[in-house]
Amino acid sequence: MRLSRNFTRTSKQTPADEVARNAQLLIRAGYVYKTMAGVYSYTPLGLRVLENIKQIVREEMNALGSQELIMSTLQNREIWQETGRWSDELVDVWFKSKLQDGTEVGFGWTHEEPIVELLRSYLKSYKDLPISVYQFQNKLRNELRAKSGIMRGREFIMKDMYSVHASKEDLDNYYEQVIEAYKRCYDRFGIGEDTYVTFASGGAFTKFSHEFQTICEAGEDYIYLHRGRNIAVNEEVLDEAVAELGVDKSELEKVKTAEVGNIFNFGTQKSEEMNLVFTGEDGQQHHAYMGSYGIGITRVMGVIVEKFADDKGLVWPENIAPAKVYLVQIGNKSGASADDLYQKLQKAGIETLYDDRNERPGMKFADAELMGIPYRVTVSDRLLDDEKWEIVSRSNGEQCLLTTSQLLAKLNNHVNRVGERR
RNA sequence: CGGGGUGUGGCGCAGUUGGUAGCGCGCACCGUUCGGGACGGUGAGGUCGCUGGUUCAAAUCCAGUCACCCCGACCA
Repeated sequence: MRLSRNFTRTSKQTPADEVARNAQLLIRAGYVYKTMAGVYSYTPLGLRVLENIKQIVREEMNALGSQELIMSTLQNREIWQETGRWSDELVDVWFKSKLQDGTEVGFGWTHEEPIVELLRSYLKSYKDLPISVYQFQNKLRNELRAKSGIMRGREFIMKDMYSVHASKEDLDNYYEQVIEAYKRCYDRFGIGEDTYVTFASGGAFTKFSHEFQTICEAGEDYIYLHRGRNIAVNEEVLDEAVAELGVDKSELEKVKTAEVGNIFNFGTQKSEEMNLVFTGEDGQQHHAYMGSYGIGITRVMGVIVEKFADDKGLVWPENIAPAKVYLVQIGNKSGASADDLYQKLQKAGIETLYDDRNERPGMKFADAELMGIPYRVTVSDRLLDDEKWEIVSRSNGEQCLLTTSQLLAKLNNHVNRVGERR
């Protein structure tokens, strides 16, 4: 994309109504626009990041044999009454409204009940199982207080997946596969090193649910880590988990984290509440086993900002950056060379933000850094003689001069790595 | 929801004991600049969150209301 055509703009000034670093930087760099407290819109730049995160998740969920669908935001009251969770006392984040004829509807804060309702209309036989479906959906939650920028809003994007199985063994097995798939997601996001599978509350069928917690100062959780045994426990279930796992509390290290995923093994609890049954080999009706698996897409984006940003601005890991290259053109003679390089980068499939604006170098460099694009490539008059362009890494500052073909080769390597499975 | 704070051009802010609004950034145009957010000149842009009240006169005082932020509580 040519930046001269980009309608968002960067700002030197930090928005006064944001304290969260992720929101400050994303707004300054033009990735998000604040609609109201806890509600953000994503501009083309921000959307690219979201789509990159989603694509990684999509690939990993598809590899698990899960099928993508998308459910409605408006939800039916009756379905929720089956489990008692229409109640505002039980669920305090409901947004509700009424149709013109007075019918009450809810706005989806999760889709557990609706998905069971959907699946039970199709599920008949053990031969239909297992089933796994997922979606990327905007969740609406009427939080009393929004905070932490895009990390905890009233409207956010979540990947939620649901699996249904004929037996406990099959569910347990799948559950383990999901854990591995989630780890691959976080690896590919660039936060795998600091993300831990954590025992947490919220278990229904099982004693604990599992959270994926990423070490992050801006997080809201504390977990206790046993690095040697690779065990992590959320503070909220510390005592129970320590007892269960036979760990010595004194060996645990307390770390501040942000939750980036949460998975639940429901067993047959959900299907009993909502009568999700199938005919088994024995000809009898059986309750299905269910699991549910979430990744907060927008929160992951926020966590990545918090973890990698520096005093100059955003720093995106290559896999999720809105572009691989920020191409800076400087001087009044090198325009044609920069145009040419831009064309070649595009032909090579290397996403590039081309700063073709008539601005001074300092501003272009500052914007390249603020926007956090992994590689800044500079084409300037002083480089014309040798036809070698400067490439600088945003994350570590390494720089060198390369010819066009060397540049394409180097960047292509990186591009190829993106889709690679670990 | 309890406590605290803030609303003034697009953004960040100032505005004294009430007298009819200003600065920086940004924006437009001209000129000089051009490898780290340039400089000079000219110009556009605000019913001071909203409603009501006090007053000859309200950004300023009073009441109500809305929005935003922070701390706490809450958080499948």
